[in-house]
Amino acid sequence: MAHSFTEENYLKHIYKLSRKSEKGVSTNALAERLDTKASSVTDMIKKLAAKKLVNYQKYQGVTLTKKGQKIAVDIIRKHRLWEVFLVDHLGFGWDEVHEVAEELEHIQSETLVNRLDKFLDHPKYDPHGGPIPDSDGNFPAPARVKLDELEIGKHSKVMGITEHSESFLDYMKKIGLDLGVEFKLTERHDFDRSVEIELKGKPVQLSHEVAKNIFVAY
Amino acid sequence: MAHSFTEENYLKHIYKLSRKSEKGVSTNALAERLDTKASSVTDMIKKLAAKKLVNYQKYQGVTLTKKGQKIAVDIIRKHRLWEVFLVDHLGFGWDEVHEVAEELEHIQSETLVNRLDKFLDHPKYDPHGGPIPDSDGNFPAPARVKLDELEIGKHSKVMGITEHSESFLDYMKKIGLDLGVEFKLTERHDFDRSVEIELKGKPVQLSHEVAKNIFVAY
DNA sequence: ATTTATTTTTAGACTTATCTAAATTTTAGA
DNA sequence: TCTAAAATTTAGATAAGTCTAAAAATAAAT
Repeated sequence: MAHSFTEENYLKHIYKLSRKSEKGVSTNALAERLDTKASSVTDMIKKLAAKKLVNYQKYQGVTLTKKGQKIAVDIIRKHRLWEVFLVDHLGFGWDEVHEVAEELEHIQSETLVNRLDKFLDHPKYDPHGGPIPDSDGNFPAPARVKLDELEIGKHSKVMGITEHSESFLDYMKKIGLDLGVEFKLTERHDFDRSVEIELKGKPVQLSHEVAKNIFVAY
Repeated sequence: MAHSFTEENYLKHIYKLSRKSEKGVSTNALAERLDTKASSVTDMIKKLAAKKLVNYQKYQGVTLTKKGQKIAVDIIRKHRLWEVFLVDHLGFGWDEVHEVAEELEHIQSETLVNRLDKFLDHPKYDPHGGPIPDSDGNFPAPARVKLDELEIGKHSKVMGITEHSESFLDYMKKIGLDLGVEFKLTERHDFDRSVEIELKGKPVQLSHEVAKNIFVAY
């Protein structure tokens, strides 16, 4: 009934990658994400397929089955609830909780998750703005939009990011784009889709690459 | 620098067993405690010895080195802090937290433990009455005594147990010896060292085997 | 003190998850 | 379409932790 730490990680990342690409997740994409080799991925995928957690046909990539999806969403739920706990109750910064949550998300106890959820007062978003699914696996509708889709002139607020690399978090911190920070979208340049925002009175230039990874209140 | 889940469990149980026996811990005792085979224990002990975490000579049992002891105490600290969290903040019963804490104790983050400790307001005892070491590994002096050592006629209070098996916990629950319950020691029978206590007005017989596993306030 | 029983260790094998290198399939290019 | 490049899979090997069965050492018992 219980799955290994490794299996759970594969399922979680297959889930996240299939959100982005619509198609089956490729072996190489998974290998890169999991920082492992393509051959290892093939092996594990076969194992997961044997357990009916993924759909798999040679050379065609993988998708999650209902069962696999349930597990993946459950892991994400746990990850995000723990992040809320770490930030709201233990005083961690929103940019320093990811690693610890990567460990906590694998703790096996449905009772624990549900009591944690209750203790936290059923939060809908994690400290990065990521939506937290309920115990049935349903995500809350996000009242948010990506910064590159916001209308010119709008006042808004940073609600989350979709890129969690160290370097991106550092960059965000450096330019002062902390979670919850308010700003105004002043300009959009069509030629490179970069945008300009007014942050604490000062103009800041953001490339489209950056803007599309930032969720803002709508 | 980090040690595996399995290594940590071995170290923890070597620590606990050596508290009881004074001598080096035997291979068989460890095997029984860890629910594994003696041959597996020998293998792992060699591995731990190679890492200088235990002192080991063939056929002579194991003891922890300073390094090994530090790790073991750290695990115990984490285990007990998490138990306090589960009981005091998530509403778990003191008899249903052990298993989950067995998982949580292996989460790797010094920052996390110390912030948890602070959040819990630096508790000295866990919900079973077990003393919680501080971050330097020092245990608080327990103001407690085993029930089989208490004087006749004394009023006291259940503060903890040293046996955590399912069956023992069930037995405790059944006879109403919950944590914090008050009672009076009425008699001790020298022939079998059993004791009689007065619990909520009723007399209850306890074998020495049971009495010696119960910590009471002194 | 010598045999018997118990404990502990060794030897060899198995499982999980990984790797490298080679083989195969798919995709893309000319 | 045929070939080259890229992606994927297979084959064989490795490391961690475990097991069974057999050998060796210690402890117990007559």
